[in-house]
Amino acid sequence: MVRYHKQTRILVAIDCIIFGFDGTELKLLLVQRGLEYEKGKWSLMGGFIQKDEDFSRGSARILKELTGLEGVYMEQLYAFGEVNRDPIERTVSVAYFALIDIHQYEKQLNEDYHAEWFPIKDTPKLIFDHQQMVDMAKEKLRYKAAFHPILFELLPEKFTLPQLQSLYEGIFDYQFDKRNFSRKLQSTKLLVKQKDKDKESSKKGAFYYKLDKRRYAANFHAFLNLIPNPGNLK
Amino acid sequence: MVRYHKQTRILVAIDCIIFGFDGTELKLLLVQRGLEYEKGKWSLMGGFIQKDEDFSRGSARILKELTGLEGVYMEQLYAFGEVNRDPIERTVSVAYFALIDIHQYEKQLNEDYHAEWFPIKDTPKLIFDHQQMVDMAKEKLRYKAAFHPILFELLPEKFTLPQLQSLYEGIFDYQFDKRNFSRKLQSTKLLVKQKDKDKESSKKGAFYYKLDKRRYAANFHAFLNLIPNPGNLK
DNA sequence: ATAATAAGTGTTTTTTTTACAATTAATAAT
DNA sequence: ATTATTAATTGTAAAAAAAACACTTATTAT
Repeated sequence: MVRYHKQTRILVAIDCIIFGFDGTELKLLLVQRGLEYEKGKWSLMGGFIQKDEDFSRGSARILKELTGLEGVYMEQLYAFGEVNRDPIERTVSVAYFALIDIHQYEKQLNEDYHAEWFPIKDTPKLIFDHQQMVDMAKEKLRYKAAFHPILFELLPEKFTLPQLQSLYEGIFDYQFDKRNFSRKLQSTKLLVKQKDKDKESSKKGAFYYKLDKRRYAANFHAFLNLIPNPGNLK
Repeated sequence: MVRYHKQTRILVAIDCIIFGFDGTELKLLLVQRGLEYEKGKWSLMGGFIQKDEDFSRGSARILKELTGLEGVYMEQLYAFGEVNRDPIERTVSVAYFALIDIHQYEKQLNEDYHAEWFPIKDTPKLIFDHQQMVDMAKEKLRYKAAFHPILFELLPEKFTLPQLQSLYEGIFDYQFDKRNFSRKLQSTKLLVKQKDKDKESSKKGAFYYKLDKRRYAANFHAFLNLIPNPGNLK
């Protein structure tokens, strides 16, 4: 087989940033590093890409191996290429991120795995450049959320308006007006009201909604000024 | 030196997507591939990352080597990791892109290099997955242009409002209303009117403007609905 | 002097966004 | 059974932004 000559071949890693939402708070999933050097320190879920594996397969495999999570839709965040970002050996890392419904994956994420959810505002020190990765992912989540009515595939199947608002408030660390928030979402016509209610969080109960997937697919790129004064975003 | 064991090391390439604007039309810079296999075919400017080189140095070096261009600010687009994207040998490619003022770099891009500008709407067939890269870069350019008042570092030093409008019209392939476009831009207070005019394109001449860099830096993330009905974007 | 060309500019209407508070449904306590 | 409690739900008016629309102006060439 022909190959390119005299070129440097480099380790390529994938790191997964998994945000979770439990209906109230935004959290970050972390594991304790298994490899030598910094072993035991908190870290994103990471591993090396294999010979015949592309990024999406690789990221799915790594997430599965380290947390048990399957079927999580991840999106590419950024490729990190600093020469000394991994002190053991030069490694390029392609970071992937997702936002999932914590409850939906509760069972998969069992005791066998040493993965833990941390409140996004109270995370431990991370190895290498992982904090930088998390910060960038938060920024990207905000950016997307600011202009897209729904956080993509990232929502639970069924959700209430107060939950959705909490999610946005978690992401933006800001309080929104209930009436205006609701009106803007309804105006997208992407929400289908269900007949049942979530009674967990109030006596009255809040109606569930589902995403109208047909409309959403047809309207993937619909922009919406969901938060007031987006110009105030950092 | 310690290394990670039993892991696959892979070639990492950088490919550069350079859009250019000549005051009228949006163009794409291409070169004829120098390496064997598909030699002579049109291609993005690409090369392998070297041992002690990070992405930004690497992309600058590759662009310089193949086109003579220096000092171009590029931004990371996406990492492409399909297993067989390069038929010679597995290669991961990190794509970088930029939008530059064609006239400003005219001298650097001389006959020594076999780089050519193509109208964005009339580009030749490209090797590998380079067309996919270009398409994604166009999409990202649109996304940025839709919400950011000025195309970042991507503008010529001095520009006229009609030129800027042409640029946006090129990017969006859509005609805007002069009055509304002008009013929206002026409302950002980021433009400083100059005393001289560009007399190239009309008898009356159009006043030059410069970007207020102080304000821009302070306001980097300001969002602005610069195009009508952004929801109509694909 | 006049014609030709593209730049520059204002107003009205419509739509969107914002600010703001009372009512309702369900349950728990008395 | 009544009442208290809690959080969900809903409307309106004022302000701001966006969109639609066409004439005037500066300059050069004829």
